This record gives sequence, structure tokens and C-alpha cells, in this order.
Amino acid sequence: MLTSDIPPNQTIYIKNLNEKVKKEELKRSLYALFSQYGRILDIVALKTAKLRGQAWVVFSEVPAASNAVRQMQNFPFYDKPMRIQYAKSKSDCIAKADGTYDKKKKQEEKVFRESSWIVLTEHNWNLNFVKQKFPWADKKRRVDESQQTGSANGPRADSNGGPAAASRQGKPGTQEPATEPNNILFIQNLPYETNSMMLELLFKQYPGFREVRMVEAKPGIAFVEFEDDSQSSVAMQDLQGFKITSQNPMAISYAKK
DNA sequence: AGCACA
Repeated sequence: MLTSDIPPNQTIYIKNLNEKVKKEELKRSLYALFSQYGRILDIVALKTAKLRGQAWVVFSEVPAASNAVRQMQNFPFYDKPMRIQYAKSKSDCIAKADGTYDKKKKQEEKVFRESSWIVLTEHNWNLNFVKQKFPWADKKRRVDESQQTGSANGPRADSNGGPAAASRQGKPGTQEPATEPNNILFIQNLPYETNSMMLELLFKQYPGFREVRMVEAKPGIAFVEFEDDSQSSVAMQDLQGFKITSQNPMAISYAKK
């Protein structure tokens, strides 16, 4: 997501902070620095591997956040220029005040994120493993596939893991796939327990994602809609063969028109 | 680089 695409939020997200500064000191300094823009309701800073060097400052009003984003952009702070954006989501302290905070839902999301992280890790591990072992096979497969599907994208540089079909084996129950590109993808061979949230998590990382539709009457299949054919094709190539469970490589084709 | 609320 382009940073300019993030809608205004009363919380700002700051990165490129000096990681050596202790958490409490960091919060105090951020407070001192940013309270000139408005009332600060909360500051969140964690020092976990993933979150160090970042902080969230929650203002009571959006305009305060806007001014802070603009005016403190690149401000040298403990010898490093701050990089400031709007936060991508609402802070818990706001949601709690709103009454929109839902502890149960949050917990579910967290559990799910953790489990899908494992799946993703496993997925990428498989890919990298296969790529190292059989680079020729991987390349060949990709060429074959892009010809076969008539995709406009063709083989492309791997960014976050590359195509997923490395370990695709037989496709039980696969019907004759539609070969004509479509902005809607047809997913088969999903494990029974798949829900739309899981699929959304996988597919929404690709640009143009619109929605997941599952067919309650028919477990194991789903439709995933993108804005256009080329965007659906990218997702298809990348997630082809993705295993939600080790038994279930996804079989992705274009939906029939 | 990295978007959370221990």
C-alpha cells in the first residue's frame, strides 16, 4: 500500500526510531515532542523483534495527527529522521471509547493470524526448498503455466515467496479448468475447515482483491474476485498449489464466465 | 523494513 493511500487516522505510526532508546524514555520523549499538536491519548511502543523502532501516538483529534505527520516528517530524533504515517487501523484505546472494541473478535483474529503465519511459513519454506533443489523444474513449470493459462503476466521476479505450485501434486476432484482469464478465480481442493477469513487473509495481499465467496452447500471450493483479469492472474500464479493443510494444495483456475 | 494495543 502506498503510504499516501492510508486514510487519515487520529493515530500516527512512526518508524525508523532509534532502537537503542528504552521504551519508557521513548514514550516520554515522543510525548514531549508531539503534545504540541494536540492532546495525546496513548502511546504504544513495543520492543519485540518485529515492532522495535516503531511507535504509535494516539491523538484525540485527526487534525492533530495530520499536522504531526506533515510537520514532524523526517524530524531528527535520537539521530534518526522519523518516518511518520497515519496508522493503518484504529487504536484499541479509541475502539474501547467508541464501544467498537470487541475482545473476543480480536482474540480470534490473533489466533488466526498466528496459525496462518505458520501456514505461510511452511508454504515459503517449501518453495525455497524446491527452488534451491530444482531451479530448472521451477522455471520450466512457470513457463508452462503461463502459456497454458494464457496469463499476461508470465514468469516474474519473486518478491514475497514466488509461485506456490512447487509442491502441487495430483488435484483430486479437479474439474476441467476454464482457461479464459477472468477476474474471478475458482478455488478447489480446500480443506473442509477453510473459512472465508482464511482465504481473505491469503488473497488480500494481492492488489485488486475484492472479495471471497464460499459456497456453504459445497465445502472445499470458493470464488475469489479481483478488480481485473491481470490482478486475478497474479494471485493465481502466486498461490497456485498453496497448502492450507499439507493434504490440500489449492487448485486455482479462472471461474467460468 | 517492520502496523500494535502483554
